[in-house]
Amino acid sequence: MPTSQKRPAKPSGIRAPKQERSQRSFELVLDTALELLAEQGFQGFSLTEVSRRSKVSVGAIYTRVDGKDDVLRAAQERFQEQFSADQRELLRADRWEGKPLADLLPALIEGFARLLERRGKVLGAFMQLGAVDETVARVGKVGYFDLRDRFTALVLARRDEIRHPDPERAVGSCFVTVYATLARAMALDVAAEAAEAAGGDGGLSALVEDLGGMTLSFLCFDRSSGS
Amino acid sequence: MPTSQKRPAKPSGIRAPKQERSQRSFELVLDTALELLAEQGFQGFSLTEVSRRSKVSVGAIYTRVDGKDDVLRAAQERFQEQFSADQRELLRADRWEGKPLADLLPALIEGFARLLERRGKVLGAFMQLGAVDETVARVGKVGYFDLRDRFTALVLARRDEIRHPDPERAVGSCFVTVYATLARAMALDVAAEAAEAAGGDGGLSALVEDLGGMTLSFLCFDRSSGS
Amino acid sequence: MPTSQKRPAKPSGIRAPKQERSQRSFELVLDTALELLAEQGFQGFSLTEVSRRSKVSVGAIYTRVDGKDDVLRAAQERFQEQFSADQRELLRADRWEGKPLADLLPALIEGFARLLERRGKVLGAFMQLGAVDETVARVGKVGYFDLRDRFTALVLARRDEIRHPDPERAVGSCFVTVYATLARAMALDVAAEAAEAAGGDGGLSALVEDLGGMTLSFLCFDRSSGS
Amino acid sequence: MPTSQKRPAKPSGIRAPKQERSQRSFELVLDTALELLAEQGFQGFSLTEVSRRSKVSVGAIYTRVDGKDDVLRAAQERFQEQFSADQRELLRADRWEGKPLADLLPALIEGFARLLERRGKVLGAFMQLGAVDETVARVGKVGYFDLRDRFTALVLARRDEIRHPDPERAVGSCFVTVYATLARAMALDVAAEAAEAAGGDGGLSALVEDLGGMTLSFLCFDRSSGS
DNA sequence: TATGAATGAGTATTCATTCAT
DNA sequence: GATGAATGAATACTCATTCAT
Repeated sequence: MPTSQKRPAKPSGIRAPKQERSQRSFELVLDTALELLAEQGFQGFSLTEVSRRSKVSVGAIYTRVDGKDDVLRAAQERFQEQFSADQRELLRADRWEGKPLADLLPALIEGFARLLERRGKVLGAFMQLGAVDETVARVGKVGYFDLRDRFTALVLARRDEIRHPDPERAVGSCFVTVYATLARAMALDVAAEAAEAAGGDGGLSALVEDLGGMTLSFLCFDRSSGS
Repeated sequence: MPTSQKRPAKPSGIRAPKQERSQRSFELVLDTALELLAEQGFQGFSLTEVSRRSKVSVGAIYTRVDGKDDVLRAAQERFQEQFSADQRELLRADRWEGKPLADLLPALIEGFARLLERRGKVLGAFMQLGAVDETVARVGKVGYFDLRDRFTALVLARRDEIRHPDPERAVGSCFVTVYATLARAMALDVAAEAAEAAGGDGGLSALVEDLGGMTLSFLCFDRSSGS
Repeated sequence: MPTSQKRPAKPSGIRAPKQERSQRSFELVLDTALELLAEQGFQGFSLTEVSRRSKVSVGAIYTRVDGKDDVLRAAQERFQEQFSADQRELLRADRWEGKPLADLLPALIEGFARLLERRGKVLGAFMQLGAVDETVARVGKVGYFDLRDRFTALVLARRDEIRHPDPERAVGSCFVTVYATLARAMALDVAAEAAEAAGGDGGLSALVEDLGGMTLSFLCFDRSSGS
Repeated sequence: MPTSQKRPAKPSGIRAPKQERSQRSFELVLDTALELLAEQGFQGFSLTEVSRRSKVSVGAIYTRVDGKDDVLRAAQERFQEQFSADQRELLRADRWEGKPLADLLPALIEGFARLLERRGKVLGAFMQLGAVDETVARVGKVGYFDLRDRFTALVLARRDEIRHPDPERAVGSCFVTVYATLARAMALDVAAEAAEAAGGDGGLSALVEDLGGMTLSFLCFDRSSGS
């Protein structure tokens, strides 16, 4: 089996901002890059195109960054920042104060769905890129773990409602499951998929609902009786 | 809002083999293509490289196929054949004769995990490609729906063990969840992920186990009492 | 000024026929080549295409001929044969027995026009090829001179009607003029040209008529009086 | 009957130069293209070769132009400009003020001969290209009609010397004839042709002279008497 | 510094020619 | 001999990167 030769990690080729205007225009570049990624994936992604859309010259881009891969990495960092902000907002502890698990979990999942709805395409692109680029993979994981930890903390705060013998692990698995399922649903076009499906899976909202049911029953199922 | 311009579907440009040797060498090309895809995703995929690795000349490739995209489609077809064979083997009804849900479900999930372990990287690549290529998307979906239907049939044969009020939908959701979670875990390198993870999620096998638990409890949870 | 590096003349790469069937199939190849040339010019001309259309394998073509250029040369030879036959038919002395110049000349020109109408496209292609290929140029000229000589002989047989002081040269110039004018008109699409022309040149038939008038007046104009 | 599929007309993909140096280097490209065309016709024409000879990189060429066909079109435009300038200079009305037809016509034909001597090869190449490329055909025709109209105007200014009953048409036919004859003579290598010719046609100068005689007699021949 | 034109290596594709069957 | 699949050099075109202005 051939070894996957990932691009080696690179010590942050993104250079300091120095000038005020410069900083702003570079952010514009990154936003354009993300936009392009969302639209076209990696086909169609080129610095020339980013330059054209952002009205920032290639030369200017190269003063901040060491090359195309670096732009992608920088774009990912920016993406993660925005994504993290969304997540922090969603997972703010005070927002869920006093809600029982049976309310919290479905609401969180619903929230994730909305988050991923907006970011799914780009997220999928970076996931794919992460398969080849060490740095992208790491950054992606950091964001992922951070999200997981916040989610876990929030849910484990209702530990008394959980009957699963190993709550930490169980909640972790719930997160993995929910995240993967929603991310996949968003990266693909679930609407279209649902339309084509002969069987009557009610599309996204049904899936969201069932994810709630699944995780809830997993965490609260009374193993002492049954089975 | 910019519309994603997928490559239009193409009526399978793959030409018949005719000669014996020819057939074999083209299969070699496709296998090489799949290998390359697993290693590099799309960034590194080029006919030149496929030609170099497979020791089949570019020209020879072009006698069977209409271009790069077609090679990808043909490779996907080959991939799906192999993948389908694996699936059919795993989901053969007689293999599970008489097993209760509590045995069947974890075993199936374990089986999926093994299947996806081998094919996850390439599967992920094609999923990404499906975002751009109509034909690839369709073929991928056909395979996916086929798998789902077999899984559903097998599980619904234990309908009496299911307490969920809408068994069809519930089983469907279980499939979506299991598949997405495992596929994601495999496309990423879960082993590596587990290693890096600060928290002690026991990695793949724990996840597989929990997926079993989750789906089982979802299907069999007695909603009449509790909640 | 850069020197035109013509392909050097090659000592007739066309190999002997040997077998009966073989001979016939090679003629088919040449006819197909001419057909293709008439349709597409040199863009679109390829041995692969000739092979496909003629149902004669490339390998078989190569047993008769040394390569693509050779096919073109051979095709030209075949073309010239056919063209010559047409010409001989048109210029048969007995056909014009007793006709005065004033009848002969327009009739010949009209005849040329019809000849070139059928062969103009291919003729033009070979003329262009002759600019690069020595052999093609020579063969083309041989046919051209042959035609000129027949024409000249026929017209000079009415020498008593010619008042030009140097009849040989004058008739020669008439031929050059008529041939060039008609060939050009046919290589281009005169019909289309006439349609677009703002001025009212009546198209081909008017031109043919005027060529008659021009040559007649040139040969018969009484230089002793006027001027 | 197979239709000749011309390349469709394209709205002049040639991009503006903007920079001074840029402009010059692109002109160099076009001149190289014309040179190459004169030498090799289309067989030998490739962007790679143009790039090599002109020392301008392929990429640089592509910043000005949309592809190979476009280079050809641009080259033709440049060619027509130069050719038109020559023509205007030759056909300047004031230059021929007061000259009678018997002086004007031979002088113009002589002038055409010199013009075509320099441009014949390339002109022929574009004529051939026009058979395949709509745009090239159109541009070529525009130049041709322009030339014809100037010639016609100049000659018709001596209308009183013309005895032909339909002077417009007659002059038009003279132009067509002269142009076609000279263009063909130049596209072929008349010098070489004359050398090889067994019969003693005195080559180009004799032809030029006779074209003068032919057109003059056609226009001035007194049809009321004779015939 | 910023610009965007220029470079040229890389990629897809075609087609003359060869050669195993 | 005949076949047509395979070869690989040639060609059009793209795009990351450099560099003169």
